[in-house]
Amino acid sequence: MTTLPVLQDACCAPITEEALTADQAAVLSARLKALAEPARLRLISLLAAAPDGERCVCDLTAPLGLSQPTVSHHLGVLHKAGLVTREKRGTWAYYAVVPEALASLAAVLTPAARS
Amino acid sequence: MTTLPVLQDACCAPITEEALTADQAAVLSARLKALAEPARLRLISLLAAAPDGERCVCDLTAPLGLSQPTVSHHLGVLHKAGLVTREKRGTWAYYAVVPEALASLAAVLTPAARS
DNA sequence: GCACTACATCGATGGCTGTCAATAGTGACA
DNA sequence: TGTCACTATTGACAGCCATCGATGTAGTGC
Repeated sequence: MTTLPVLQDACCAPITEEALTADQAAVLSARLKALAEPARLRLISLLAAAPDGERCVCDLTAPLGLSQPTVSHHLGVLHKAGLVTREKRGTWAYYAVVPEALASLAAVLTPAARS
Repeated sequence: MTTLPVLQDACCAPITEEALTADQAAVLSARLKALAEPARLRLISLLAAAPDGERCVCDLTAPLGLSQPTVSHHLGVLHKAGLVTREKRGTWAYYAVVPEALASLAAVLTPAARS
């Protein structure tokens, strides 16, 4: 299983610029789906709010009130979408957000500057 | 059935600012889910790319290759999420994007300005 | 080696959702 | 009034997915 089924860089011009092709829509949709879950949104915000910008899985299960397998699953989805990075240090796995990935998504959603 | 189950304005600070509550995450998730579908992304871009910024349902089924009920369903989802407006003129229903809604989503995703 | 901890994976399950055919509602027009 | 065109709703079905318990894997320390 590869770790980057979804490309990191922008897939297309801002969504309001010109009509999306089916392929572009599929790529964008895959990234947004990775984000469009309450648990994953909270995970992202928890990671970003951490002092060092990273956290291990064991620190994330309690605030979410979800089981460890479920949290691990959500982090895997975010990782495959390129929204977070994973670094194993000893027994722990530390996750951190990829700000550029979020910025890229935001850029696609930003409407073209109109009066 | 109300037309605005999802509020129009921003639900929270940028996602990377501070940890989301469960409620905030649910609201944000609902809006992102409305967007995270290839068909709906293409609908949004088709609407935005229209000369007048609006289009009737009959003009949208062909480019998407979906049946009329399905397109109507997707437009309904976007409408309930506050991402598009609907205006019935005679027999036709004209849909248009709400730029502010997209901008609000983009703002939440935009990482806090960091060096 | 053995026990313990942290994390990932597997299998199952219940709920959600995208899709269509069929149907209903509504405005236009003769 | 009757007919036609456009749109929304309903019902049904298939596929996806969030969740959990159980299990596997790997690192740590005794």
